[in-house]
This record gives sequence, C-alpha cells and structure tokens, in this order.
Amino acid sequence: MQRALSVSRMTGNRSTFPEWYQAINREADLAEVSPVRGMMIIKPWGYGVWEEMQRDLDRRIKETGHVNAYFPLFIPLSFFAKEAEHVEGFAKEMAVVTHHRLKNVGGKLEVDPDAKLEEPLIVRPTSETIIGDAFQRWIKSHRDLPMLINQWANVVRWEMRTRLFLRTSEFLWQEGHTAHADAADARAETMRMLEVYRDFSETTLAVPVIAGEKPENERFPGAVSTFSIEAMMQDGKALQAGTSHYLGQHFAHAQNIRFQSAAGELEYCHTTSWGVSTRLVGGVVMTHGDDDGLRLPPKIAPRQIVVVPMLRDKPEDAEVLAFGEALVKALTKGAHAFDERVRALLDTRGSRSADKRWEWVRRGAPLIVEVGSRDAAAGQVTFMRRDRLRDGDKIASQVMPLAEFIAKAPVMLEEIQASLFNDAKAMLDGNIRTDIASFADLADYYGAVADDEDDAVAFRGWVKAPWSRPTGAALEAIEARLKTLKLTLRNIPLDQSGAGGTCLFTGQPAVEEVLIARAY
RNA sequence: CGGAGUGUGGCUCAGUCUGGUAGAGCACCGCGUUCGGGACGCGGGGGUCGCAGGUUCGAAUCCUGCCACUCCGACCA
Repeated sequence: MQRALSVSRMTGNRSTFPEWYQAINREADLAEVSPVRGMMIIKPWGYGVWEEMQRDLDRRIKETGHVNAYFPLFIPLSFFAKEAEHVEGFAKEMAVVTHHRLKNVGGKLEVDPDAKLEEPLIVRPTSETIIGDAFQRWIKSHRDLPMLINQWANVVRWEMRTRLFLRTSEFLWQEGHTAHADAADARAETMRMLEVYRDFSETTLAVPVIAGEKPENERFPGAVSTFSIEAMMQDGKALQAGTSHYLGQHFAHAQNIRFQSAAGELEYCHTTSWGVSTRLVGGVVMTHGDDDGLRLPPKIAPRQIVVVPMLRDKPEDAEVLAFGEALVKALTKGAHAFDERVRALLDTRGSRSADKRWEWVRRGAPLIVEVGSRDAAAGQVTFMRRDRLRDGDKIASQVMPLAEFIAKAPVMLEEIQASLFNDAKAMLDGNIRTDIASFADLADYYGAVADDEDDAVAFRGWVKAPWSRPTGAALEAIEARLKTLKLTLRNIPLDQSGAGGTCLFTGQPAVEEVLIARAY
C-alpha cells in the first residue's frame, strides 16, 4: 500500500497550498506552533536543517572578511528614536519590557508597579541601533574601517499573523552590520553580500533566486537602497529570501558614527546591514517538498544517507547490523569534494523497518539505504534517491554492490543537489512572463477580473515588465493598483538582459524591467 | 484591528440541527504472526467534549458571556 500525504500538493488550488505546507512541517517533523502566541517550536530535525544552513553560511560570511560578535537582546527605547524612518517602520510590532519584578498579591503573581523601568526596553526587532551604538564608540580612525560584524541571534517582531518559519513573532537569523569610510565601499559591501546570499541560496539550498533592487516604497526603514533575492514557491508566489541594505549615512548621523580621515577631517561613516533568517527553512519546504513529504538538498540535510537495517528478530540480524555499521563507517570516513563531510546514520531504533523507511522519506533524507540479510550475504545495498522516489506509482529503488555504492554515494548526493536545483530552476524560468503589454493584460493573466470566491487564477508565476522607474506619488498609485490584484513589486533584477519597450504603467519609455508577483 | 470559521484522547475528525452512559481512523502499550514497497489478528491505556455561568430530571448538544486558534484582509525577514 502506498500512501501520499493526506493533503496533496495542489499547485492549481490556492486554498490547499498552506495546508500542504503545514502537513509537510508536521510529517517531516520540522516544527510546530507553540502554545505561546505567534511563536514556533523548532524540532530537532528542523533545527538540524537550520544548523547546516548556519554552518555553510557562516563559513561564507567569514570568508568575506566578517567576524562574529553578540549584542544585547534588549535595546533602550531612545536608541530607536534617533532614526525617524527606522522607528516608524518598526513601531507597530515591538515587544516592550517595562518592568523588572513581579509581586505576590493574594496568591496571584502580578507585575509590581514599583518595579517600573525608567526607560522601556525593546526586545530587538533588528540590531542596527544597538550595534550602531557600539560602532560609535569603537570607530575613531579611518584605520578602524571597514568594520565588518556579523551576529547570529533571535529577534522579535510582534506580527499579526504568523506562519511556521515564514513569519513568526520570534525568529532566528544572521544579521551583518558594517561601517565604511565612503559610499563606494559600503555599496560594494551591500552587493558583495547580496551575491553571497544568491550563491548560498542556489548552490547550498538549491533554491534559484532573482537578485535585484527593491523599489523605493519597499525599502528597509532607514535605508538608502535595499536589495533582495526572490525565490518562486511551487504555487508561483514569491518569497523574499534575503535582503542587503545600503544605509547611507542615515544611521551614522543619527548615532554619531564618525571617524577621522587620513586628511584629518571628522567624517560620518556609511553603513550597511544584511540578513537571512529561519524563513529559508520554509522556503526550502515550499520549493522542494512533494506529496511524500520533504526533499532536502544534501548540503543542508542533517543526515544525507540513512541506512535502514531490515531486522526480523532472527540470529542473522547481528550480521545485518554489522554490515550496516561497516557501511556507515565507510561512508563517513574522510571528506569529499561535494561537502565537508558525509552525514550518514544507521537507524537502529526498534520500530518496523518499513515505518522507518517512510519516516526518512517524509523527513527528506536524500539517500535511503536498505540493508537486509540478502544484501549482507551478497555484499550489496538497495537504495532510493529521494529526489526521484517514484517511477510512476512504483518506488524507484536500485541495487548496487557495496564498494560501488560507497564510491558513488558522494557523487549521487551531488546529483541530487543538482536535480533539485534544476527542477526548481525550470519552475522559475518557465513561469516568468515577459509578454505583458498593459495593466489590463496583467489583470487578465492573474485572473483577478473574476471577483467570485474561487478567484480562479489563470497564471501562477511572475511577470517581468518594462518599467520607467516612476517615483513618489506615481509609484504609490501603481502599487495601489497592483494591490487590487494582490500583486506586489518584488524587485528590479540586477540582470537586465531584456530591458526596452514601453513602461506597463506610465506609458513612458522603459529604462529597465521590474518583477511583479504575489508574495508570501 | 476588521471579515469568516473552528474548538471533542497525541493527530485528523464524526457526533450538535432533533438533549438520554464519549465515538472512529491513525498514533501509543502488550502478546502473537509478520517484515525486501507505508502489515495483520487479539487484547489494552488515554478525553471533567476550550473556559465560566444558565435552562433542564438529564447538556459535547440549547441559551449568555469570555478565551484560544485557523483562514481571508491590513503589516512584515
């Protein structure tokens, strides 16, 4: 008997995609909603995925010259007030600490009114201000620049609506904060980290993205320029997978981050910030999941190869186990070119072999190997590739001599990594339209002319449209029109190969192309 | 904070209209047979039916109030 996920992926039916997403989070044992409002419990397997991401990205961040540090969780309210746009942008979603003590009132614990803090503390929603405060003290001379700091931390944004990994009130992330002597250097840093994210997303997560600049209305609060990488989920919606901001001298002025130049002048620094979060885990689920559960790119799989011994409570079980142990030992010995180490596991838990096999399928282990007494006797293994689990209705399992499997396993992991990326890349490339002539076309393609409940959407993908880069009120009007179609401007791709023609909105000559999509 | 919906074992839900001893499937525990394509048989544990009132001989079911969660909006990594 074969059983697919109770909720199957329905790329043609919007209402079931969130259910499908939640089902995978549950079936793959990644995370669950916490009883604490808007928060998430990341379970060991889900956290393991995040740890692999961290390991890879942390290496990249260090290779580009940054160092890790840690700053306080609580930020004095006054720090935010210094940068007007920044406080405006985050004011509506801040968790605020106002007291430091409880007292017992008739057996009930209450906040002690006498323990009110002189100045409220904000649970960090992002750390520009508290790190800027440190920069202001640390940076004296041009010799101190550039200052390249990264922090792995948790942040809190009091979101109205939450969804596992994609939007939770607390999330884990990495935030880089840098200070530079001039705009050119800071801008170069912004682009360097955007490229780090693009490459990390594509080569490590196997999630193809489009890197570009956000329109001015979508900028990070307080930024001069904001860049993003955008990934396409299986329902055709866009997920902002990472951001990199050039902050100009806004924060430097607000926080007095100055240095003495070689010429002896006092000058304000140019700063940047950039980050990616546990949202990426959700992005991987929505990019690579299928009806059997999660499919993990080998580079971020906590276990890349899982060996399931076929045990039968018989004397020959000992041989099977020994065979499996030898296999895992051989696989994990030494490094290989594809990844720093092979992460293999012999699953010796007591449950039935068939149940264990399917548990690893749901969790997304890239290679699942079965070893039984027949294999042990013949010196061979039976295995399944998670990227192509089924051949029609059949499970596509293969048999291979042990030595050959040990030699080929890293190569197959590489193939799986590549095939997941290629499938997602085909999805992305195949669902971007460039043949849009007018706003009416856009409405047509997205089927939003129909106002009934089904809201049958004709096109699930993105539109790359000619664009004259309007600003101010004109831009706001365009965004308002798009909003009626539930569409947003995602970014203006860095790669502008096809620019030309007439702007879809203003009718003026286009200077570039802009990505338009529904978004998470 | 607006609109809609849902709260019943760990999970997914039926039962509510029409009040009468708390149910199913999966999961879990035990025994046995199994095990190489998501097992089967027998036995078992686990729920004050979201909370608080009310009506009634009797409430998961009817009434009132509250709370929580989910989805759609507004907001966002």
